[in-house]
Amino acid sequence: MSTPVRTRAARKSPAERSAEIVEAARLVALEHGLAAVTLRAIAARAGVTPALVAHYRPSMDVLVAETFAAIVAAEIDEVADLLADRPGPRERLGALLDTLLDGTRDDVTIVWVEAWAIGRRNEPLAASVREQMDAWQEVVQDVIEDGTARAGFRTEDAAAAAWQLLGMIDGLNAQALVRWGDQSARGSMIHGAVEGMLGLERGALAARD
Amino acid sequence: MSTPVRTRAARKSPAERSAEIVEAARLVALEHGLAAVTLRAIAARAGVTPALVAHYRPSMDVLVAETFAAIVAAEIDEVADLLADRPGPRERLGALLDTLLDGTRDDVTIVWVEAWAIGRRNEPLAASVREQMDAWQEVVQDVIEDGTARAGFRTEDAAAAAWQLLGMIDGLNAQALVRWGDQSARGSMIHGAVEGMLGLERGALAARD
DNA sequence: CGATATATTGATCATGCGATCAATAAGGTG
DNA sequence: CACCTTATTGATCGCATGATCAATATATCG
Repeated sequence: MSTPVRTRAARKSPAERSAEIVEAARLVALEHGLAAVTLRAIAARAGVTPALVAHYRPSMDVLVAETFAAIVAAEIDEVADLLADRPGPRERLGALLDTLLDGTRDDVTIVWVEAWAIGRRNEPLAASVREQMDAWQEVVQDVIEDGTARAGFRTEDAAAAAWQLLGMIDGLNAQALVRWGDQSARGSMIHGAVEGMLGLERGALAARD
Repeated sequence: MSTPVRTRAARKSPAERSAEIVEAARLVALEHGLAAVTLRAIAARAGVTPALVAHYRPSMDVLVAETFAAIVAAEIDEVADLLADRPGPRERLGALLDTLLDGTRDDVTIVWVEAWAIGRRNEPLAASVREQMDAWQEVVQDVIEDGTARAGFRTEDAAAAAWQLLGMIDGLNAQALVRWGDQSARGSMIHGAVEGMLGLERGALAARD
């Protein structure tokens, strides 16, 4: 019962098998973290031998980097879509904060934290991390620039403000990952902080929908 | 030249040798990160065989956890001492932010980030991380409570505010670790953010010494 | 100065990792 | 239906990790 029989995997087209491996890697990363994305774990998940995984993805470092990129890119797209619905910059910024700090994406947060750590010994992953950080920063910077133009945000450096904001969010999420107990308050004071950072009056970012 | 001759280590008292091993672990962690704290790396650093390290510290997980705790506890003491010199809560809080975000402690930041990641698979380390987070939180909360009593800080939950503040700092530092280029702006806007969070007027936390 | 307690070591084990490659078997094609 | 391309596998390598233990060498004490 504990050891499922190993039956030979059905022969599939390279494109299909390759996609299955990518998907298996994604699921392993979300369920057990980026450190668990190993040749053998992916193979087990995909119902295939480690040798086949190695055949399709000759470098594990690269596969880990791609897996990280896929997970984060999907998150960015998802949040960007959500923001598009909001009427103005204040609502978008408020929604961005509330969404990223609502505690429903801890699996992605784990991936981020592990990427920072593992990236120190996996150069392709480090490059992916930089890319995805830039992508996130662009999304946030756009909101802030829109806000300075149309909604009274005050900052002399929208790019720096975007970095600060992302740093705060990442830190709060990473912290909540480890902290037991009252997780509820994860983002309870971030609105005030960001309002202060961008020269907005208190409550300017409160949800209005 | 590349392989230093292995001469037998001089016989020392258990207390002394044990202390040397602890110190070797600390240095390895600061120089190469917590992931590099291995039996063999510590042994090489201490000029001793891996078996001896294992003899004195039967569990590597525990040694890694202790190493993390020692490094962070030293940092907390150091910063707490520095804060004690400041005249009031505003100066203390400003100094806290400036000190922790001045970019001179990246070695410790690496240890933090790796501890978050490795702690997911090393329970003693996870416990150490929680302890040290609590210790940091206590330091920050004390400053904030002092500020609400004497310096016009406004918050209904000093404990939550302390957590938020630490999360922000950790996130900004972790981010700076990975980001290339303009590291200078790491904490450029944190004063405004914290002022907003604590209901202070702009510039309240500026350095005055 | 010799005996003894014990600090230190070398050898070795089990495990998990990425990677390689000849051998095998399955599916599409003629 | 038989062939042949190639997807898949099993076996194995080299390396790194933590851990164990009998053997060895040394400092100290009587």
